[in-house]
Amino acid sequence: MFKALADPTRRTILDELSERDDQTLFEICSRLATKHGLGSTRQAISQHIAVLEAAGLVSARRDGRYKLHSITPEPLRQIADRWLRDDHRKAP
Amino acid sequence: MFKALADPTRRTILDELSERDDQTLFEICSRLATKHGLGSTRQAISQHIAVLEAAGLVSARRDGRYKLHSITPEPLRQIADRWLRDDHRKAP
DNA sequence: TTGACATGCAAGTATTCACTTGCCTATCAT
DNA sequence: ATGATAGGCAAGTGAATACTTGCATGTCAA
Repeated sequence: MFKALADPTRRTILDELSERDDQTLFEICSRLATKHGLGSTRQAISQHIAVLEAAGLVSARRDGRYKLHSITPEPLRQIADRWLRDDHRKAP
Repeated sequence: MFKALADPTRRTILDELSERDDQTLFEICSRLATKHGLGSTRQAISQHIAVLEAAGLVSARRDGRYKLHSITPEPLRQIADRWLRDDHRKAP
C-alpha cells in the first residue's frame, strides 16, 4: 500500500476518485488529461488502477461493459495510527 | 515524502525513532539488526536516513561527533488531510 | 450479427532505486 | 600527535517498476 502511494499519477487518481467516485477507466483517463495535464495512456492508467486495487485503496464494480471505480481510503488510517498516535514515548 | 515511505526498511527506522528519538546512526543500525532482524549495512541505513530527512520525516542535530536523529511525523498529517477529510462529495 | 466501444493480458524496454564498495573527513580519548 | 570512533561522498551493480506495444475478450447498439 505504501508503494501504491509512491507514484504521483496514482495519487492524482486517488484525488480524482476522491472528488467523484464510480468513474470508468476512460473517465479517469480523460480527467487526468484535461484537469491535471497528464498524458498517460489508457494502459498505463489501467495498470496504476490495478496497483491501487491490490493495495485496497480502490474498489471496483462491474456494470455491463463498464467498470466503475471508487476510492477506499480506510487503509490510509493505519498510517496515522502507526506514527501519529500521540507519542508512545511521552505517554504514561 | 510518499516515496520515502515506500521502503520497508525506512518505515522500520521511523518505528524505531518513534519509540526513542535522538538516536545515532550506529544505534539505529544495531537496533534494526537486533530487534528487527535486518542485516543492512551502515551505508545503506545512512542513505535511507538521508531520504527520510529530505522528506522532512526525520530531523537531526549534531552533538560533537554524534548526529542525533529524531522523527518528525507532522508531514504525515497531509495524508489524512488529503484523502480522509470526510468526503468532499457529500459535504454541503 | 456486426461494428464500435470498454477493458484485459502479456512481453519488451527504459528508467528508477536500493545496495555495495572504496575512500575521505571530523571528533574524541590517550 | 595518534589511533579509534562516527559519519560522509560517490561511482557502480542488480533488481524493481513505470511505460509501451500489440493483440485478445467481452458488451452493447444498430
